[in-house]
Amino acid sequence: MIIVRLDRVLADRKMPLGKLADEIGVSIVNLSNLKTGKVKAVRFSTLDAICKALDCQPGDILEYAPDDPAE
Amino acid sequence: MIIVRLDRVLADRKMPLGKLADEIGVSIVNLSNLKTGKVKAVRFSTLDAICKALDCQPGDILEYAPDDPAE
DNA sequence: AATTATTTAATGTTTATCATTAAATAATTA
DNA sequence: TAATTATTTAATGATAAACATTAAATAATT
Repeated sequence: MIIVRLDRVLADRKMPLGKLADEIGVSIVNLSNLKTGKVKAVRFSTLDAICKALDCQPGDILEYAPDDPAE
Repeated sequence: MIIVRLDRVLADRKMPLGKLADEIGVSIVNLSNLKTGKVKAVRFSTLDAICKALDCQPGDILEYAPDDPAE
């Protein structure tokens, strides 16, 4: 399972989601969907813009978690 | 710019691309496109399958490189 | 209580993965 | 260097999903 950890980086930077949306030109609705795991893919253009704006790496935002065999 | 570093991880694991394709059920053509930077997005399902098969993290495969201001 | 921020929902457009087939290169091995 | 195997490139078409936008509902902050 791929987990999106945008919230962590935003919290670190103390940046509200709306500001990121303004800066990178992606609607806040879509960033919210990304942040809350409602999205099934990312465009590199979006990931790139986020990494640039937040000065971070894809690995700070995306995490792979092996699925629990109990599930 | 987002750089795909699949080749590195495959080399580490000594796994040919075709074998990864078989294991995760994504065509070798598409994996080749991903590996050689011809793709503009990834589905999390694909990234997930790759991470599982290669036992790695998204950050091992995706890298953000700030674009050279000279360009 | 009022304001600001975020999420959810719904709809429509556009972009791009992904499969498939086939041919062209590249790399490896005999 | 010939043969084999692996990878890349190209082209086409179907399907999936990002993304914008609007509006309403929550949630969080002041």
